[in-house]
Amino acid sequence: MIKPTHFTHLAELFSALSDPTRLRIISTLMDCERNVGEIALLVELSESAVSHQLRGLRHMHLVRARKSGRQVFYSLDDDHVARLFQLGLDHVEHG
Amino acid sequence: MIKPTHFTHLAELFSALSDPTRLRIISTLMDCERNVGEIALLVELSESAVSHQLRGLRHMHLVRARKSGRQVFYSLDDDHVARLFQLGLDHVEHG
DNA sequence: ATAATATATGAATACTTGCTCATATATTCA
DNA sequence: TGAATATATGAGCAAGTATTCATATATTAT
Repeated sequence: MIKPTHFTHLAELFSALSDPTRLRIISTLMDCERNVGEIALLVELSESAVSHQLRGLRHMHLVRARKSGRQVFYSLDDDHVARLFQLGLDHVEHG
Repeated sequence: MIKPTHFTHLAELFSALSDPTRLRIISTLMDCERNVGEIALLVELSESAVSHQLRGLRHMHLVRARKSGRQVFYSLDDDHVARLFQLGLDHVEHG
């Protein structure tokens, strides 16, 4: 049986993936880690907006931060993220 | 490469899974189909609220409707749904 | 120290979302 | 036909969200 709190946490997890911007951010991290400025360039959004989103993703343990000098490099936190992304993409592509 | 529209569609898919109520609805359909009234009882919500949510889930092809007399039986549309649910649960449980 | 760079954060705002309530449609039964 | 049942839908509202702008913190270089 599924615990009541699990539904909440599961919803929060999927919420973290429920926005095109965040998905684009995640997709920039599929192969390698990147710093905030790089990500902002790639997704064509302000660094502030990206930083706000990264905060949420970090909080949900979808990405991990590594500080190096004055830059912060982000990477996917575990393989569940990439797998969820890919499984969702399968559904979208040949659904 | 991932098409720009795919990010939108993927976000819509995860949005459909981003609410505890909808996840609870989906979990009632894991093993068998159920009609709206049944689902409403199980998730302890009004039939109207459930019907509204089912509309969205149907629209996203996460559930399928089968009409029988004056009842409408819902079931999961394809196995991606259950797999996404389970993969998400894995992340939540031992993340 | 001061300036410059990289990121983070708080407040404000426009937009979205989930519910309730009232009402509409569809099907069965008398 | 008319009443009862099952579901669907539209409007409206309260709560949540994504962005922008201004500002704060942290690190490096001069």
